[in-house]
Amino acid sequence: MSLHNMSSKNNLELNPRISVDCVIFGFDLNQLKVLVIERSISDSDKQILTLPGDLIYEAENLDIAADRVLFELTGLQTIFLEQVGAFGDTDRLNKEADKKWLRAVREEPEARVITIAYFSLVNIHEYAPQASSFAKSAAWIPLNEIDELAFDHSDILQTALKKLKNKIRIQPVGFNLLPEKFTLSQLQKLYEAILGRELDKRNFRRKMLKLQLVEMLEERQEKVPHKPSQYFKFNETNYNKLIENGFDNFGF
Amino acid sequence: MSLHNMSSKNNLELNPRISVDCVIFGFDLNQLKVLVIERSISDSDKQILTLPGDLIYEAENLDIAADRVLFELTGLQTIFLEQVGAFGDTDRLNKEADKKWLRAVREEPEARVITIAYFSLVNIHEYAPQASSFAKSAAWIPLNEIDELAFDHSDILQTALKKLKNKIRIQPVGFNLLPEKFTLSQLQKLYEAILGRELDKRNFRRKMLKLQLVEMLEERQEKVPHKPSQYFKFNETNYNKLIENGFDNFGF
DNA sequence: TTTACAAAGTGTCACACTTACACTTTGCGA
DNA sequence: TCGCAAAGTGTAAGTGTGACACTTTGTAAA
Repeated sequence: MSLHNMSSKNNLELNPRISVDCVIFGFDLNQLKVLVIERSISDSDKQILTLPGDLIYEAENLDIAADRVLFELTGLQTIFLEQVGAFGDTDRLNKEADKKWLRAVREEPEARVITIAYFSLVNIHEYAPQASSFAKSAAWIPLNEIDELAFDHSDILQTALKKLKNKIRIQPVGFNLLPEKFTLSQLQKLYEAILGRELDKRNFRRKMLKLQLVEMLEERQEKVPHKPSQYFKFNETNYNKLIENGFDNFGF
Repeated sequence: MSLHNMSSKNNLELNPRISVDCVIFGFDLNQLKVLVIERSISDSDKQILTLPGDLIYEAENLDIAADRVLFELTGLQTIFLEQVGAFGDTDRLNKEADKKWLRAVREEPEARVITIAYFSLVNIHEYAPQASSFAKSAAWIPLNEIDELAFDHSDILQTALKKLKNKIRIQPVGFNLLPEKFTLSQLQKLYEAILGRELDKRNFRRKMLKLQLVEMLEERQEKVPHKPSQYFKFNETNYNKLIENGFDNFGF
């Protein structure tokens, strides 16, 4: 917390031309969700959904700015955060509804702003809504229910999703999206949600166990109206090793 | 050509805070090279090597700006060009030698500039040096001979290289780096240069042929003091198909 | 207490791809 | 014609993938 306050207090000057936007993925054990902000210009207008983001400070590194946005919104820190890329088309803020909103909140509403997008994976149950200005109106929306976002944010979301899909084929994913103990079915559902297709249960288990990515715990589910499943946790050592090396041999 | 002139003529105002930098890879049938600019402040100072780059114009999209830099430098157009990401650390222009150079050429030498990096793959033999201001001092330097670049350009280069290494495992690469007809040994050398390790000749051939990425031509080498090799060309249809779909099954 | 339910958990076989490995062929030039 | 230097070629073992169906187990309802 202090880290974030400091980095903004040290130089209060905003850079009106550069922003960061964050695609924050969460998983509620059933579906993949994205944290979006609902912004209304006035009561009569319909709401605009945007990705959380902010202008950066003049003295602030890009990564730190993204950290700050994530923290102000979720209370989460030192979380996985990876750059998606820069989005800077000259017409990216030119939709009429978007301009209206910008005129209401920005000092230089007509300025060309280039945004650096980041994506992050958070455990939806550790998410603690913050009292920051935009956090009030934050909402987790299932990925497939998001049909329109302001500005070029749909484009950013799609690009981030593509990146996540690629990532999951090369590196383990899940540490940040699942609770500490979870069942293999839950892990499988996460993979299915990200990849957008069903996987074979037996093959999935075989692969996860062979990689030694997960470890079986003593504990098992209780009070479920069917055979209770074992809980697993990630094997942190192997997980990090696989993050380093990736787990595909890639044909060469 | 006209495209590029137009996009800059339409709005001559520079954005002094945003630049693009390009990592331009070329392959001379033996090693991977990068096109760098040699900039000297004065005769007495030692040269600084930088990646080619420029401030963007206020009315110019990022991709177009990168195209422009590439074109002004190499005369090449509609070439593979992919964003690497944004680099914007606050201290990225703070090395003393770099500041000296910036004071000599920039209107706002102290400004914080965020750069968007791109990388591109060009056929080194189609490269036609241009008469543009910085093209005079451009040079192809073998990747492993580059030890220091100005600003954060070493960082950018390493990131671009990592991206290229990942790319080559998922998509075919070479169309832009090799002449129209080439031998399989040359293609293999390219892969080895990018991956930074040796590959088995038989396995490499088998894979390339099975993917139907290349087609054998009638023609073969002449006047080489050893068994002449067949020439091959890329099968454009399959090449593009593989660009679309990638060629790894990734375990799921 | 028995039964129905719902999800967990488990094994095998065919196939494809990867890896490791060494000798023969060919054309040129000395 | 002999030597050289790089091209070109096949196989066998091992490993991962993909497809596929039945049994187990605890709870809850009858």
